[in-house]
Amino acid sequence: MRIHLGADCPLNLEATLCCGQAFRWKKQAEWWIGVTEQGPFKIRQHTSHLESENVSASYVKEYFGLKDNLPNIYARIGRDRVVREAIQEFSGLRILRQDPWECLVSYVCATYKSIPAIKSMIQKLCGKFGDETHFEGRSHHSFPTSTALAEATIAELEQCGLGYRAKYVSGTARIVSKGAVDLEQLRQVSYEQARKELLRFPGVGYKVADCVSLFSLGKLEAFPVDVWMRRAILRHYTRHLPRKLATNMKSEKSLSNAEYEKLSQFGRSHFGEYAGYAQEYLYHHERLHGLGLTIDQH
DNA sequence: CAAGTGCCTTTATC
DNA sequence: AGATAAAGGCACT
Repeated sequence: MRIHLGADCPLNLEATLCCGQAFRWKKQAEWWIGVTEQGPFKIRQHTSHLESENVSASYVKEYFGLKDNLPNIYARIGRDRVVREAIQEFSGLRILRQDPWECLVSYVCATYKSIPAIKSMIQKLCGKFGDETHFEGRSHHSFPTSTALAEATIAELEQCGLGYRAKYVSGTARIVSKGAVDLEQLRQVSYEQARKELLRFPGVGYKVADCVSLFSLGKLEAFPVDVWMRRAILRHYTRHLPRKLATNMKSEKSLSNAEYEKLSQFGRSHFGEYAGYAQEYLYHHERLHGLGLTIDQH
């Protein structure tokens, strides 16, 4: 399957898959191999087109956010020198449209964990509770269903390295498997409404709700603030913040909900309806140039 | 190589 | 409301 990428439709597949929105992609030679709700497939990028196998073109366009008009988005978020520099560095990076259920569980697991550790947890969860499929002679696992995780014991979940997150994943799985919340339906409602619904799940606070809103529900105004974004804001945007908030951020304490909301709202008001894109570019920019310099080696 | 630090935070408890 | 502590364990230095 070939998909043409014109000059008006840039894509950086490597950047999009490699650092931190989705945790299950692996590179083998030039191919990226992944398993989504569509099953296992592989994809690679040539200069001006995508080549994929075992997946439909329409799904690829949807999953990789190819319908997002990046040139327009860049024009809208390119409000200052810092974002414009980040856009230059990671040009073609796109926000994925992941399966909301997988995204929700992944980010519940992700709280207070490093990216390599998150990948390890998710891999174990899939190996233990996902369905086995075969693709090109290799074994793969689907992401576990909500029922599979609802039926798992806390001890089994802990064995996947979830620690105290095991009970949150279990609780969240029970709510979804009961049908009490329809995650797909959240794609149809506003960002505020979706976030409010997500906050009802155990283990989901503002940060996780924003990540799920952005990386799976297509709420492009969501502006998740993690430790890296906090550092990026502190480094480049303190003059846009109230004096008191800026001072508080310099301490190493974690953000209160009120502080989180102020930073996230700053993002939305400064960058507008595509603030989530600005967030992703700034996040990667900060990881690359920040002092903490720990780049993920998958 | 051991020990220390940090991690795409949330919840419980004051 | 707002501050504070506690919560796996893994990956990296």
